[in-house]
Amino acid sequence: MAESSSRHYAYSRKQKSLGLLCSNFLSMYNNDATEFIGLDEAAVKLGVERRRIYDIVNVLESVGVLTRKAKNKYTWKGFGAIPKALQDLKEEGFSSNFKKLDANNNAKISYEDDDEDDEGFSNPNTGSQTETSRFSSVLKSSSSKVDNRREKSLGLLTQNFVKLFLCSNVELISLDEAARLLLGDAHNTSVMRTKVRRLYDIANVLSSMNLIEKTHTLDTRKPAFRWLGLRGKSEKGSADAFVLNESKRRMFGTDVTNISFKKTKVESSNDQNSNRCIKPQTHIKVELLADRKCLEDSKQGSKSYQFGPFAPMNLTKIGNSENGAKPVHDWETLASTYRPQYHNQALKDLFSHYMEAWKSWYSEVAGKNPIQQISG
DNA sequence: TAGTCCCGCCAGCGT
DNA sequence: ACGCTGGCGGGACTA
Repeated sequence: MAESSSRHYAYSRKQKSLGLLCSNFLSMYNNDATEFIGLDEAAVKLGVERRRIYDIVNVLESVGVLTRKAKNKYTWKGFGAIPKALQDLKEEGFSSNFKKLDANNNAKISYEDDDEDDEGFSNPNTGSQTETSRFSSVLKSSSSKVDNRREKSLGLLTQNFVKLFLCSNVELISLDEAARLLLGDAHNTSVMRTKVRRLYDIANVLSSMNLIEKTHTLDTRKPAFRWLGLRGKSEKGSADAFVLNESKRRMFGTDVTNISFKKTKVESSNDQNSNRCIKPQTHIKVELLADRKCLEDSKQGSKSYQFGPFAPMNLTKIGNSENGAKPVHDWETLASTYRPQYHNQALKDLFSHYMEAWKSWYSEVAGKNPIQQISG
């Protein structure tokens, strides 16, 4: 990292990567003392051009970590602002019918009111209610020059990329898939290439925040990204996410859907957390709840993030901890929120698997019928 | 005019 | 080789 010696090393791309730069940026500012961030100052401290700081800051801003206050000046919000920003993005995505991600078949995103498989693609950019975002107000039918430029901004692209995960439950997505989705019909190779190029930048920043992780698709081994969301945001980094994935794999094997599960290697010695032997079902639960939960707790910071009753063992539970295995009380919401989002059979199947697994586990452990219990 | 950042060339890197 | 990544900086655009 900080190679303090002035010795002249061979040029290394890795040492100058945006992801690394972002990590450094975050470790520099992610503390309680930070209130404002000056771009120039950041650039100097990190030893890079200001242009590169823009790249980072635009992505961070789009997920709420900071806000532009004045030129050259940003207000630090911290990771605690992420849940709210994601919540807004998710709502925004749903309310504007940002939907229909079908990573198996020909994926498309549509804003139409009807829910058929038309290829009609309108602008992926949506209005935002978020105050945290400067990327708001690019309306569907925007055509002004300003909007045109904003439409292509890194921040907006980031938000739309994130929505791909938040609004669809697709677990893995490659960048060119994402680009295709975000571009709709309008992809000639050049536009695609440019879009993918931007997505690389975004993915690097989001990765260094542990919001996503790079992995590969099972079938093609094509590079792809997985949404970790706030699961990866515990103090222990992404170990929790690993546990979740591993649990799912053990539970369902790798064939449940061809777009989901990574063959997780059982872990390296320095990751004892993820080696813990935990009832897999426990984590299935977390998986299902995590997104909803973290979004519901919009005001919570990452540190005070509340998992549901089935929090991973290596997470300290905050709040309502009285009796561990309380049933999820929002079953109906959960079901109705998730179910309609599945636009292909694989995802529907996956949903059923989850539900069945959970129900049987629950009735085994608690001796109750979860459905009755919950809706009662 | 300074600040911002889109764009895409082209080279490092992994296979 | 070759395709995937992504550093880099020109220049367009904005405030």
